[in-house]
Amino acid sequence: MSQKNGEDLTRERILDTAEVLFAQKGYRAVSVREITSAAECNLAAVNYHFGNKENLYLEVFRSRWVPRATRVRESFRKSLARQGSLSEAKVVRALAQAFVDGPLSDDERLRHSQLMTREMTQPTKAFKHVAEQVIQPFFKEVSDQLDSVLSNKVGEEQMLLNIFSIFAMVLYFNFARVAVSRLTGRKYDSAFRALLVEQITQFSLRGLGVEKMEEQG
Amino acid sequence: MSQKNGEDLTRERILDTAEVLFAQKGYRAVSVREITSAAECNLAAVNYHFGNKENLYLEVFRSRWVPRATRVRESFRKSLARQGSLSEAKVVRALAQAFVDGPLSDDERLRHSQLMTREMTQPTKAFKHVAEQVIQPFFKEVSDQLDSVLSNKVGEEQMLLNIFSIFAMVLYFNFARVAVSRLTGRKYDSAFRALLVEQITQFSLRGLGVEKMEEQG
DNA sequence: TTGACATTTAAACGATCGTTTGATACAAAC
DNA sequence: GTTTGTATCAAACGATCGTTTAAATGTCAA
Repeated sequence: MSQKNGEDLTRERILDTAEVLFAQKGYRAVSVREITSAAECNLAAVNYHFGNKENLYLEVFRSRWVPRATRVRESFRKSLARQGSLSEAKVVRALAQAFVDGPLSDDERLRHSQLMTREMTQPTKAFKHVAEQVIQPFFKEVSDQLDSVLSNKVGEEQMLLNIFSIFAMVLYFNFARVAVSRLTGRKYDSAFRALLVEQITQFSLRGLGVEKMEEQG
Repeated sequence: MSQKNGEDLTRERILDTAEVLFAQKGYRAVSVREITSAAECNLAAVNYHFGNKENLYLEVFRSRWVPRATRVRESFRKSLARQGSLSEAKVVRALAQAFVDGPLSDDERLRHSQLMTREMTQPTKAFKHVAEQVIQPFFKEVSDQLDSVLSNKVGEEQMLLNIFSIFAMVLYFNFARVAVSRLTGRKYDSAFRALLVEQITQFSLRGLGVEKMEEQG
């Protein structure tokens, strides 16, 4: 039997520790021995459960990264659903909040954007999966939401570039924590995260050409 | 003698090829054998000229990355000096242009932002040097330039967050080429780069709260 | 209790890693 | 011509890498 009480503990422990280590150090810098040692299991467990190291990496994206991205996306959706009538400000703030101050813990958020940044700078086999299953649909959703509330309509390409611009900030303020903390002299506590959400929201709203601001949601 | 005709060819070849490979694959994913093989020299040359692999990596930043960052910075400066009277639009466009369409070749630009992104996500010993010698002074310069022309004054922290926001786009549109190309369906040719400069400039100017736009410089 | 199957284990495999060695080639200094 | 010091070379070092093996252990059905 693959699992009796509904969970394969060793397999799950390997996935958890592997994700942390891959996010921190990158694929090549993490050895199978380091993973199995941290996961407190035998060296051969990785090859037994996942075939090889590369498959483990891909499985981390399938069973950890993608579900987490889905949580962020649903946080964004519910944030919008909570509002009665939508506006540019509400959509943008919901977006910034979902990524910078959303459902993820601080560690999760860091891991998440580290893995994503890694795949963006040097895509592996995981990228195609992530792009098609997560990024592209999400961008489409944000694009549609913004398009439905935006006062000054823009073309499809312009809309995409605008979303890129917003997304660039969201990603940057997550993965470049070290640099941001160093240069601002501020820790990444909840107060600073709230400030970053405000920064992304206001900067993006003006960037989108929204004239009148609304009060914070 | 360390060099007779004014240049140590092997040493320079190693630095060039090492930078390309480190940028493409990351530190751990590149072996000393791969470097020396591509640089067409003996395996022991790395240890002879740089002591060890880590020192070679640091020397790449000192003798390749930092000078290139300086070229970008001076491109920004000269672009400003070329203008008679400065304005928000001119400063922001000069900034975007220097990084996205500036003095670097396409390959150089990619390498440059790949190495930088790598150091930002997982800083090595090179980061301290880069932060103090390059990033911090440059941010200070941009901050001062913007402050001197900005119509609506803001506090120091707000200014820093704004520069982060602009810089996030600049960095993103460079390192996330693959994703951007894939989702927009456009190649990174000079026409698209010009469009990106325009996007960063306009989005940032509105983001900074500059009301009146000026025509392109 | 027995047989079948899933999982874990210790040990080893060959390959590759960064680094070191000692010999050799070559130039300028004496 | 001899010495001195730089640079390159093939070869090897021990360590670590991902992966495989075969035996041992655990678990449930028959």
